Amino acid sequence: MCPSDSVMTLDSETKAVELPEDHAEELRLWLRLLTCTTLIEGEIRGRLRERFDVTLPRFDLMAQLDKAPDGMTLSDVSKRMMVSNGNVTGLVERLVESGHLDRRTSDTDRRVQVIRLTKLGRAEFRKMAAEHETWIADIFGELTEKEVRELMRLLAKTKGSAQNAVKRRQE
Amino acid sequence: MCPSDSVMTLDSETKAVELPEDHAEELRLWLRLLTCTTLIEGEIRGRLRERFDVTLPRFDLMAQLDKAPDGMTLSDVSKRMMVSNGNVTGLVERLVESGHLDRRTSDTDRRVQVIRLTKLGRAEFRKMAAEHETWIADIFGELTEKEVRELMRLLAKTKGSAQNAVKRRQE
DNA sequence: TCCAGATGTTTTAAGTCTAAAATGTTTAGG
DNA sequence: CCTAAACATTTTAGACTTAAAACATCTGGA
Repeated sequence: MCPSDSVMTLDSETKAVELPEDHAEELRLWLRLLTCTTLIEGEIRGRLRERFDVTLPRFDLMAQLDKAPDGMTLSDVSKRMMVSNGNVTGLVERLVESGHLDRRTSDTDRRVQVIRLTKLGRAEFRKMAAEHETWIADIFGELTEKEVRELMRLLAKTKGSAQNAVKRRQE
Repeated sequence: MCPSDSVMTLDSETKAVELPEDHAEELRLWLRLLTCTTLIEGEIRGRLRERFDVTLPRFDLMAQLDKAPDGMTLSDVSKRMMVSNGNVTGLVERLVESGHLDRRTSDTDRRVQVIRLTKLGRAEFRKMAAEHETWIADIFGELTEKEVRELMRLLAKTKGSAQNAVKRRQE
């Protein structure tokens, strides 16, 4: 409820010592969140490899581009995927090499590279995405509709809370 | 509610065609889960590097060992961290090199390597862990106690659902 | 005892990822 | 126009990661 109420707070006049507060619950929550994601990610990674011989990062990149018919800049992709710029460079290189992506320098800004799916890339992605969606449905299959909605709400709030924490650290 | 109700099901006598069911909600849920984890992981990684010049995988490995005073085998660590065996080998190598870990071959089974924290490793980990806990509290700070509990419950159910999906695929 | 499978670890090859420095390009202010 | 700052991308060095193969050891029957 009160984000600024940290253990490190030293603003009290009466107490300058740090109070050893208990945040074990939040820690457990974080570990559980991480476990869920790792578990699901591993399962999806394995199925993508087995079924389509494609890696998860490649699939994720193609998923971003599928939503952008006019293409995206490398920076856009980097921000959306929440990975470093240098990472995208290499990923794109390999996907251009395999014929799934088309890369060109922007007409209006020679710094900018615009990438988009080729016909082949789009066709292959669509096939993978259809199956991928059924995997996800399978993985989350034991949750009721109501639970899915509630989880969505709580994760949205978690995301907001985390984003604010990031902003606070960046002053 | 019904895990076996997949798009790929072909057991109906009257319809052999695949029904294009809508699993967009589950897909959005998965993406949100992934976003939350990536966001928080990145923040923790950055703070660990800035504050202690340590990587997240190293911290995670030390966290496992801190809970096992008598040490763990590499396999145990690998299972707990949900990473490949080969990955652990390299991580341990570097942490032994830096004096944080002690590695010895088991007396009873010469295949087995038992690792544990050194005095230095334990001392450094404890310092990091204390601060780490406050970061987590900060990041999840906008959630109420009730929301934390509810999220714990829903993620536990999600984990179970995902584990069952994994088992089903492995026959 | 012997040995076929199981188990624990390491190695290998390739890919992913990051932070930081380097490079090239644009833009604004003077 | 010039140039400093901002911006987009690539490069670099190193760490992490995986799957699969290789290696080492153990175990439980025949």
